[in-house]
Amino acid sequence: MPTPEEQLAILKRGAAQIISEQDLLAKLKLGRPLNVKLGVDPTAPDIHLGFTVGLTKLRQFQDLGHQAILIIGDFTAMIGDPSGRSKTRKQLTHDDVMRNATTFKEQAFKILDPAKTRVVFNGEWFEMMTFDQVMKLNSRVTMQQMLQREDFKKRIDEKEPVFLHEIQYPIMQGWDSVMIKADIELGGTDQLFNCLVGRDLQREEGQPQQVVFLLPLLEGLDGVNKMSKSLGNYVGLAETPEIMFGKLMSITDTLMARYYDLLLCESVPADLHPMEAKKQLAARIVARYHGEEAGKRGRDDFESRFSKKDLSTVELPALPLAGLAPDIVSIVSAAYSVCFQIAKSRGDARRLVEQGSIQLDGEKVSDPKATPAFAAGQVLKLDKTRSVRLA
RNA sequence: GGGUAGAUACCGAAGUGGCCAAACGGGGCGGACUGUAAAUCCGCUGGCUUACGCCUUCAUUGGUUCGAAUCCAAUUCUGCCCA
Repeated sequence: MPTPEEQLAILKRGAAQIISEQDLLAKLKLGRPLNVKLGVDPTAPDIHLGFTVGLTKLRQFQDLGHQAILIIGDFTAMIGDPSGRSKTRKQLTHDDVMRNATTFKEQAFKILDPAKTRVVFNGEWFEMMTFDQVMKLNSRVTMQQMLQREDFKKRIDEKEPVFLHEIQYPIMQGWDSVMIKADIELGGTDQLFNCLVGRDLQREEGQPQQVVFLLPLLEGLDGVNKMSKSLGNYVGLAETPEIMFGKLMSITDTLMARYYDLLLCESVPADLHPMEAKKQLAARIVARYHGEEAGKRGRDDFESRFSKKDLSTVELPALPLAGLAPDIVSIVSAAYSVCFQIAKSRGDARRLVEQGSIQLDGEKVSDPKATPAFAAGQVLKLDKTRSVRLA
């Protein structure tokens, strides 16, 4: 096992903020496995790479011999973390949450070592709490402390409501730390406040205070905003190897360095051409969620599609020609809706044709009036990333 | 409750009777160039149409007018000021 100093050096990589580094080192010097907490709220059934940054760090702790504790916030998810929110979250039912929790666990164990992970649901303790216990807990935090939060302050300034249940959230998250005697809590930078409440409550309970270990929020594919479903700049863990690979290849070199840091905990290999480095990154991430084989497949698919521009061997969605008008605009528009569930107006489709995006078996078709002799087996290229095979 | 300013397409924002499907910027999309990278350049960005053009759209409803995003009235919502 590496020395505490060595461990610190390994762990520090990619961290946004550690409160505090000295405390962390001191804890590492205790020479026992530390309780490392990561709380996740199963609010959505599908998760993306942004969510895996914390898990990756947790895995690192695990590999160094520490105890990973994954808290599934079945109770807290129903409230909804107000962090960084300009609006109240919609409340979920316990059933919704438990359904999501199953997927979460499944995905989490693609990164964590299941044998060395303790999974707990915070409903375990919150469900049992009586009202006077809740009041007691509440009496330890002041309104003023809660209102210091930037997101609440902003909402009050902007005359957006802040509901009382929302200010319970940090208290609950903090209480989780007490219940599991956390030595370290991992979280995104937006979790700072919540994690600090955990320290306060631990002190009140006479426990040693946890180290707060914050990770940056992963930028999305656009390289600017944080990865989020609503911005459409995400890579979903459930996406196919080909899509995942392709999405990862579209990032900039700067962003690639970030992804190496945060998703692989490594530096970009300096001796490789940036494109090769990116292909390796993509293949490894795909492999993590879909297996080694899929990583290779993603790469092969990508290379024949884009490097060799050879679509003949690539698997493509099929577009049945039967019943379609024989002009190119109709076919293109149908291809989008049938094969990709994308609504393209005829105007849009015509624009693509006129602007030279459409290719039939490698030949550009730029006349919207064209009625080529379509035949089954031909490849119709729609845009940079989408093609279909006629059937 | 009183006053006042406003509500325009994905977002920001011009337009204040016809030349408005609506400037400009951002975003998005396509092309060229590439490493499906970045940067750069060009083009597109309500619907239908080969096109002339037609249709729907500037908060909602009704009105004035040959003609309304633009004028009037009512309604809804929002900002600011006063109480």
